[in-house]
Amino acid sequence: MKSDVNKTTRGIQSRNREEVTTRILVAAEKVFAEFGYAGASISRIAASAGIPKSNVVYYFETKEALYRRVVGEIFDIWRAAADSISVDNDPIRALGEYIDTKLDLARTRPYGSKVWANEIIQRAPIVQDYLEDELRSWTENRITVIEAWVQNGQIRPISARHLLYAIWATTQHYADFTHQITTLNDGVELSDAQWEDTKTAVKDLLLSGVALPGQDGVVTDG
Amino acid sequence: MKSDVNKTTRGIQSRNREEVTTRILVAAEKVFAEFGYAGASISRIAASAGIPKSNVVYYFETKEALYRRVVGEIFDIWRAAADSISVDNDPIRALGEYIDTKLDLARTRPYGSKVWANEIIQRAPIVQDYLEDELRSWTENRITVIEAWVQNGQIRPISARHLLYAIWATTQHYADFTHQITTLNDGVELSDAQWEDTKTAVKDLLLSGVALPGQDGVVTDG
DNA sequence: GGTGTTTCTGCACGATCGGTCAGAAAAAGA
DNA sequence: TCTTTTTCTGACCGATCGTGCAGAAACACC
Repeated sequence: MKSDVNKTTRGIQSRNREEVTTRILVAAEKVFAEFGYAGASISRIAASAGIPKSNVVYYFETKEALYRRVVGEIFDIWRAAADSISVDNDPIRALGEYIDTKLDLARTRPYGSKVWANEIIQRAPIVQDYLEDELRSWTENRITVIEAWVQNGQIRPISARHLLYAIWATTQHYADFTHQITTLNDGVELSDAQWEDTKTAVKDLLLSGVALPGQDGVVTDG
Repeated sequence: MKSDVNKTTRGIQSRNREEVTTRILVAAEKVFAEFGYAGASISRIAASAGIPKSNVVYYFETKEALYRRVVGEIFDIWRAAADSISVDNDPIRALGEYIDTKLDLARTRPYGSKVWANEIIQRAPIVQDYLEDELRSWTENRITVIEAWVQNGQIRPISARHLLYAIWATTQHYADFTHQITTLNDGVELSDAQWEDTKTAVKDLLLSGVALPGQDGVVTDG
């Protein structure tokens, strides 16, 4: 109502607001990941964002509200990553794309994955409603698709649910356990080539058991 | 020196000491898993163990020392679980046993797995020396074994390192993400039968791509 | 200019934290 | 029984936590 009286000035004001909130969200994702919910103090998030503590509270009224925003973002991103899992798509290609996308996210958004892992490990004290309202139905839909592929004889009769869990576990492992993987890589972060090797290896390992005997193209890129 | 003057009374005293320390360690493993390192207060651990806070500090001088003991335990248990990975053993059988054992541990010691996950997610601020001193050489040894199997033509030429990571990721997923899995199981914990199904499905998914074409017995029990 | 709104910040609060310490209680040794 | 050692506990300290709040600063609109 009042907000469209003057679009120009409002636009500038909104851009500032959005800019600051984005800075806070980026800082919060990192700090929540590195210190856990309890260990992530508002003052540490504020310091990471380069603003006073009170300003963080001004934009996100409570620590919990800020945390929910952070968790909600990674949840939405992960959901979109599974768009390829659809009955009309070729199973091996679709699952390969899903693994590729998840591994790209493991590299580009590792903090989000870590925040999610922490939240689930602690039994989702804050986002349990996400799990029950959205994750549950979303998961069942994907399982239905995979089971349809099995029914159509397009893939081997594997357990759709455990395949999904295995993909989640393996792809997120490269985000959540980055530090362990780096340590086992002589303390050096994975190179571009090593990330490509990872994609190939994960698809090979997980999809060889899914593809029909004699079927090729498991690890080829689309 | 002085401690073996009287073995009988010393024995009784030691048994009490061991009893209390065990109670503390059990409580600490659970509380560290459920609240993270920062969120796990000494008083909460003490309450869970049913003793005063001061008594926890008496046996484990600092919170960090107690935490190191907890992490060290799960680390040792996991190491022993991989004894089957030896050049002289049949690869598929050995890897299957490893997966079975890891999944049994996921069910019986889920808190230890969660504490480890939390520590790695937060970049091992306290047990980094474990990673560099013990995990690194241990891992390289296991990779050498798997690569020998490949050289001997006993399994397909997969990436030993990524296979190991996939096994870790998948088996530990059933411990660390128990709450998510339970929620997706209509809020009910996995039954005995469902855990058996899990073992079969995980071995099928991960080892089908490892076994030579036409090789059977991937999911059969030893 | 003046006025109202939004943005920002320093300060203060009750609560909880990890850890110290003196001393009680219990057990062991003589 | 008396002494010494070990085990246990409540009270306390300085630091940090999340959050409330009054007011300053910046901005938008007339």
